[in-house]
Parts: sequence; structure tokens; C-alpha cells
Amino acid sequence: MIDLMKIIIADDHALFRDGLHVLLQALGQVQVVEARNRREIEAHLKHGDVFDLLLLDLDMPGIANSDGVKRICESAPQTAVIVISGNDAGYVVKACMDAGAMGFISKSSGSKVMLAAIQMVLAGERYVSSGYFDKSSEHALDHSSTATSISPRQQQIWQMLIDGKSNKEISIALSLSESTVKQHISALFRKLGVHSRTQAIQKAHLEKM
Amino acid sequence: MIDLMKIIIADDHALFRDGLHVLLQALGQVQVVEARNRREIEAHLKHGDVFDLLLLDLDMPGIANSDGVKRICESAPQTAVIVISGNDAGYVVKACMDAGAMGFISKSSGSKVMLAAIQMVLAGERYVSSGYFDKSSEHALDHSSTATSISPRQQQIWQMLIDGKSNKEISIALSLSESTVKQHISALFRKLGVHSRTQAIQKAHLEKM
DNA sequence: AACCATATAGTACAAAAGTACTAGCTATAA
DNA sequence: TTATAGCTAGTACTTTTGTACTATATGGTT
Repeated sequence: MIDLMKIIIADDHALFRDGLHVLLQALGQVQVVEARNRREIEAHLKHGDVFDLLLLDLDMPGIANSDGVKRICESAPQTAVIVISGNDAGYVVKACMDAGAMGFISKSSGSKVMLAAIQMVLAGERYVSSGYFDKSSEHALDHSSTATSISPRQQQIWQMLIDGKSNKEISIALSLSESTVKQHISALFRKLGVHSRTQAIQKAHLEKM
Repeated sequence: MIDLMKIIIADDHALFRDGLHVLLQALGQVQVVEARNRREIEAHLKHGDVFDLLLLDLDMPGIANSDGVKRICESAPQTAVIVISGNDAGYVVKACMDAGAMGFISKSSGSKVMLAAIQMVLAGERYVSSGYFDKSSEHALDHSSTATSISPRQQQIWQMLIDGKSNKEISIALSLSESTVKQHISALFRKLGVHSRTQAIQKAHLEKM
């Protein structure tokens, strides 16, 4: 905590970046740079400087899902990554942590939680928004034995639903039969407990209520 | 600018509220209260205090669309409302300003723009993110003669698409025939230039790229 | 080895969604 | 007045979506 810390703030919303920027002053000696998309993050990382921490907005252009997090984590193993997201549903949190993130903070968290999380992560500990545990325990009650997770293929297709793609478009993009796409979608719906793609999209966008 | 200003920050994300809170210190003498949903806003407003300014996140629970903005504006005519939103598409901006907002700021704006906008609005002027004009001029090029706006009914049904409702559910909720619902949806799709409800949902969520 | 989840692909069918019409009513703009 | 646009509702039709099966292959667990 004594030496200068180098931190990247990655978020496409300038207001949010500015807010974080000010909050980070409370940590003491920090050098903060900002990034508005994946390209800017990678530009910073490849510039030779070694950063201590990357605060990564999950809803940012070029990131979108845990695959983006994974790429970033692998390309900068020296840098601790904390994912910040408005969607703190269990599967999102799990996917990000599995992808190599050192922390996950919900946008619903306050600045005190934020700072504590950063200090914990900088000390080498992993940190996950406590809301995660609240929700996953509720989840356990709901789904009882069906504590199934969404498979990579299902997540990939889920994202394409969110992007407004039709079954045919998905099948062409992934070189699959339409039948297979339907199978994956049905399996996804079963896990989410929904019966239409619009409901699946809503689940993805807003488990943050 | 000499007397104490009373401001409400309304956003469901604590981190964003904290960031704004700090930024607002730059205005000098300000008294800031926070609200996490519509109920908390109304509680503040009905408490008897007169507020000078309400910074209102459009993506907040209980607000969702310009109807929410309208209700707030009408219930507190003494308070200037600035809408803050990640979606700064033309129709969203227009709907909010028509609903009685004094300003519209994109989340992509920086803190300097933010502060300038607030000062402008407190001085009695209306302010709209300049990005609006950029986009609306592009829009004019794209749609040429078809600069049609989304009607209230269409917006209402659009919101229900986003909520994952089926045509049947919408028709029951609004006491309409399914045929009428389909007609409204087709009209909406024509204006948005899409051919499926999932694409319409995507348009709603992300014209912010 | 037996079992399970995943991924693939097919058939078949029912339900929902989307489009294209017509048509009457209202309100507003040219 | 004549358009124009919205809101309503209907019919008719095609396409898409969603479900329920079967079936094969793979990789991991017990």
C-alpha cells in the first residue's frame, strides 16, 4: 500500500469513469488511466507498463461476456482484474471468476464496499459481492436439485439471442443445423425457467432488480 | 449560485450515485440526497422540502420510460429534472424532453459536460446532450422522409416486449385484441427497421454503442 | 462398466409471431 | 376538405419458434 499503484478503469460511460477516478484517490498513491473499450485496454497493457489492477465493466463494448474477461486475464496475468457489472446474477459471477477475475463487484455496491474490495484484491485475496451468495442461496431453494449451470455453448447462443439473431442466423453463424440450435435453446430455457427468447433476454439483462 | 442548492440523485447503482455525489461538490454549497427507486424519489419530494434539481436515471426501477419522467415532473413542478441515460437515441431524448425534463445527459458524457449542464439548467435553460443532434442529423440522412416518431401506444407495447411479454399477454394486459397488438408491433417494427421482437429489444437496450 | 451432461442432428407437431390486407373511428395538419 | 396518422379489429396466410421425441458420439464421474 506504500508504493505507487497503477490502475486501469475500463468503462464506456465517462461519468462512471470519473466517479471511480475520484473514489480511487482515497487509496492514496495511485496512477489511474482510463479505457473506453477493449482496444484501449489492450493498448495500455501492451504498452509495456505493468498494471496492478484493472477495473473492468462487463457491459462494455468488446467484452459483453466472460469470454472477453478470459481474454483480458490471460493477456495480462500480472494484473489483477475486478469485474464490475450491473448484472450480478449467479451464473454471470461464476463465469467471470472462472474466467480468471480476482473480484466481482455489483454496480449496486457502495463506494465503501468498492474500496474494501480493491484493497482485498490488491492484498492477493479474491473478492465477490456478497449479493452473490444471497442470490445463490435463494437459487438453491428455487431450483433445489436442478442447480445446473449454463454450458459454454448455451451461453454463446444466449448472447446471440440477446443480439436479436434468429435460429437460422445462429445456425449459419455457428455452422450448425437449425435443429441443433433449437435443442440448445430449449435446454437453456429449461435452465432459466422461461418459455420464450424474449424472456431469456430479459433474464440476461435484469436479474439486477 | 450563492445559496444552498438541494439536489436529489436518483439511480439504482450505488457506485454511480457516489460518483455523482463527489462530482457535485464542485458546484459549491449543495445538499444532496439519494434515491434508489421511484418510491424514494416521491418520498423526498412529498416530505415538504423543495428541491432545486433532480438527477434522474432513466434505467431505474419504476421509471423505465418517459411516462415515469412525466409523472415525476408533474408531481414536482418546482424541481428541475435532468434525465441521465445510457440510451441517448433520438426518440428517447425527445420523449423525455416532451415529458417535461429540463435536461438530458448521456452516460457517455464527461464530468465537465455534466457540471456545465447542471449549471445551465439551474440558470433556467434547457440542456440536451450534443450527441443527440449528431445522431438526429445522421438519422435524418438515414430515414430521409421517414422521420417518424414512436407513438405512446407503440412505446408502451415496446416496453412490454422488453419485459418478455407475449402478444397474448399484452392483449390481455391492455384489454385489446391480439390482432390490434400485432398491428402496433408491426408498425413499431417498420419504424425501427427490424423484423423481430428480439431485434426491437436490442434496439431499445443498445443504441448507445 | 454404467451413468450423465454435452453436442450434434433428425422428424413431427403445435403454438406463436409476423405480414398483408380491409375497415371504421378519431384527431390533427395542410 | 382532404389528407395523414393513430387506435381499434378482423381475416388469411407464411414463417418462425418452441417442444417432444429418437439417436449417435464424446468426455467425465462414480
